Amino acid sequence: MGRRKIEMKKVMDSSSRQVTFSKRRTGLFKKAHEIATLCGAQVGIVVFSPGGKPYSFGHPSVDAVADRFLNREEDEDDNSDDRGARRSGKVVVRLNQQLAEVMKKLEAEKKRGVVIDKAIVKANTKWGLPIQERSQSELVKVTQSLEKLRESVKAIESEMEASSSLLLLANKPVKETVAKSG
Amino acid sequence: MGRRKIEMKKVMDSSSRQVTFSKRRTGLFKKAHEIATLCGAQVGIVVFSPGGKPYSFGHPSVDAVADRFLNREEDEDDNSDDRGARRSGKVVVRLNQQLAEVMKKLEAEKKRGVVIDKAIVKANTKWGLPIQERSQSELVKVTQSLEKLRESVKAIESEMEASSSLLLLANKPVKETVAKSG
DNA sequence: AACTATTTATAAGA
DNA sequence: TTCTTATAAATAGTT
Repeated sequence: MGRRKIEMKKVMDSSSRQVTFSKRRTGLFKKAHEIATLCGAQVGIVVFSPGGKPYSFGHPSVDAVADRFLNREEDEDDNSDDRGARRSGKVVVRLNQQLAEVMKKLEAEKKRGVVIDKAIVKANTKWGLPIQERSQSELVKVTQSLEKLRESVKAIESEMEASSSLLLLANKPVKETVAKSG
Repeated sequence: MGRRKIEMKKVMDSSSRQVTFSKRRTGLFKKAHEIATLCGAQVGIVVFSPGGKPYSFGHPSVDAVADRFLNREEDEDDNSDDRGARRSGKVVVRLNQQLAEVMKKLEAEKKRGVVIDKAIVKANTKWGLPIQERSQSELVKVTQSLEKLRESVKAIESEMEASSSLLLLANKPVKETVAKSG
């Protein structure tokens, strides 16, 4: 759309390619802002310039939109224009489930440890055996570490849920809040 | 751009809002395809219609672009047009590090378990004590579970690195591969 | 979905 | 980069 029609192929001159990129990026983001405003749509755009610099536009934010997209149900009614292999967005949830299983097993192990402890104490009391090990201490450390790990996962998970929640509100008439800097 | 100029505010009639959305989404994706083709730029777009349906455009794919964006260094030279709070994309990497720590502790615990086992065997041999527990078995289960968990994390991590790698190649003259369905 | 009158976006040029 | 302007494109309202 300009002085003359151009071929739709890569602009060879690196300098004018950069100019074209700047102009069109501005236009693309303007269009994105318009569809968001006009239709109350949520939009997330990420563009890497030919030089590798990232630019983004988001309404309400790139992450909010990305999270909603990545965490959506696989069979959800979507109309993706791309067929790139899709990594599941449920990563954190899945990790959390696996972690829960591990902790369950560790709990069982800990209980069993108590039994051993008692047996050891009993042995020590009766025969003064050379078993000074406290089987609990190290296990407790492992358990605590796992609990920390789990907390991390939980925190990330709830963070993701929070941003997803924000998005669900958008279907209600919500004030326009285009997150955009000058 | 049409029969008359329109106000830049939410279209109130739900029906025409849907029409506007469809038209403009087509236009937005076309623009995205053009900047990708013309400038060799990588673009990822996700849009949720007023009805909540997800639409996406990606070059080379939404996930590739999203991964590159989310996993970029925090202090990287970016020109984000949005200021939404940004969740770190290094989630999986961090989880993996924490998991490594846990496994290290568990390894130590396992070794100590061997010592206990020996002591128990010794005790059994000498005095025939009522300690039949094999302290290793359950620990081994826990360790194996953790190893599985770690494999999952590793797999996800390498998957993410793979898509990031793909993107880094883009700075070299790469064949146009617009991931786009009809 | 199509059709146009108009408004916008933008390729060149400065 | 930023501004100007001639044109190509996008699209609002209509059929």
